[in-house]
Amino acid sequence: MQSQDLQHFIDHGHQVYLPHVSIDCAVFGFHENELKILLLKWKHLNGWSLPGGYILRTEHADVAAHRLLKQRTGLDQVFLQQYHTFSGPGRNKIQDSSRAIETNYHVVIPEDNWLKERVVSIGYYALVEYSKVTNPQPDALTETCAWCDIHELPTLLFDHQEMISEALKALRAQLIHHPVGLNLLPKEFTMLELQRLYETILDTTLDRANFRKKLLGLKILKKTGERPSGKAHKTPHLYSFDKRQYAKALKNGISFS
Amino acid sequence: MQSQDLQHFIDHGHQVYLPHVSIDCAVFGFHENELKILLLKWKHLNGWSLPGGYILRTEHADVAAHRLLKQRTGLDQVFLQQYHTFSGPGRNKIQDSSRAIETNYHVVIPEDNWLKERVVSIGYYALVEYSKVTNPQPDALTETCAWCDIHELPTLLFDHQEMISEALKALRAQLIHHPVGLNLLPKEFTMLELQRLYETILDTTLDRANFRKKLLGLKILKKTGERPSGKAHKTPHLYSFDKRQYAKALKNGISFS
DNA sequence: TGTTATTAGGTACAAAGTACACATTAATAA
DNA sequence: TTATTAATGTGTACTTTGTACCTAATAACA
Repeated sequence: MQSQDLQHFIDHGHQVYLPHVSIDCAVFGFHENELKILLLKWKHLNGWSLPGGYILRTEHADVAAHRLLKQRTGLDQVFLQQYHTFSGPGRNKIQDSSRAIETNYHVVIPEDNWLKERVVSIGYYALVEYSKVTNPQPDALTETCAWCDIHELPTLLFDHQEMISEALKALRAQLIHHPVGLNLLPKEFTMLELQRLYETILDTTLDRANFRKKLLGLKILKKTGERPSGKAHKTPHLYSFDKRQYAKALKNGISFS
Repeated sequence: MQSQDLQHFIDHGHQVYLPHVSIDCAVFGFHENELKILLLKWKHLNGWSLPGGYILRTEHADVAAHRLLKQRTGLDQVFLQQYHTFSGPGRNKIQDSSRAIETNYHVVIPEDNWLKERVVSIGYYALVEYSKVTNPQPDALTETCAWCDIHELPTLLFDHQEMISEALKALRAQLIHHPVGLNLLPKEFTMLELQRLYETILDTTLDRANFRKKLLGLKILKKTGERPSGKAHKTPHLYSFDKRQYAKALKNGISFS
């Protein structure tokens, strides 16, 4: 962001964006049998945060979330779910982020500026295919946008630790009624990869044979015919989601364990 | 509300309340085997709405919801759950309600007033004991506050029809992990009353014998010893929730059906 | 070519869910 | 007082689902 753009954002942003309301997104990916989350490292603040931003005055929050995600990941059609709105009066994002702006851009934000007022933040979580997000982009106030292992989170700013915990809870609850593999895995995958995804999200271990039976019983998977080579001793089958059956099953209601 | 108070609210409300954010509550009760919801009939607007209001600038949204509920129902310790935030840019509550204020109180609200701007609304649902809400109170803009049968809803203003649908969905989902009888029924109740509650919320019929077994299997009910008289042929036992066991079971996770 | 690691599939048992029958009991009627 | 009735309380047989673990098949590897 140019310095003059920033000044305009500070002075007139409240005319374009809805003040007092923001969005934060927990973007999940799955890589090497681990659940990852997309985080931003702030300039001049010692910590990381979830990607987020403001809602345009004429914009639905869902649309804003998609727009923000596109800016970070480049992706368009992302599985996105609102899960909770964080409304603590002590949310100090504003103070801290204002301070970061001032430090970075050598501007002073007036005390009565819209950026210094309290915000309520609508929390979304997103599920994306890890391999499609090769070069996540930081925003004006952050220097790095990167995947972090969910078990090795860095210091988090604001109330974003709680946001991630709640997003994980929501994801786990969702998993029961919604097979999330479609959104987190590449088009083709082995049964074991799908099982590892479930195990990672649910933070447990599952019986291989029974997992297989249950998932195939849902009738939402189909064999691709192809089999990967070079790794396992017996080459596993590759599966993909049968989108028709998947949509049909979702309507009738799916239940996993 | 006095006319001068109102003028103050219009002119200075934005200093006390957080603009652009509101709260709406779907308050559920259970009476005569029917699920009821608390609605407000507006003055000079042809329709009803959910109870709602604004958040104080220093107040958590959950606290605001409790405060607003107390004003309507008189109740203090209400089971309250945030379920969704409604953020459509076309939400016309503000325009309509401003018009209602102007019509009722013969004041004019300036175009740039905070009350005429878009709001994002945090949706809560509440579960209350019907018999404890004997005299629900309308607010300044409404003439009646009353229980309405969930199957016989009147014309609803704004996007409150959608809000109710979503609240019902959330309540149904909640019922699986959270026996809501504690919040919706009086202290003592028969097994059949509890069953009717479940049937009403889930909109289905359940086998009497199996429902009984399942609920008793949860170990969260206890017989009171007393039995009501005068109605049934064989007098049913009265049950109440064993709050200790209830809390314990909640921790370990409850699953219904 | 046999060994081994891994996947594919099967089976036997346990637990939970479902349908329905029967026993019990208090109000009601004869 | 006694039989009837309508509701509640309880049991049982059956079905479905879940769980543990075993065997067969197969591709990589020594």
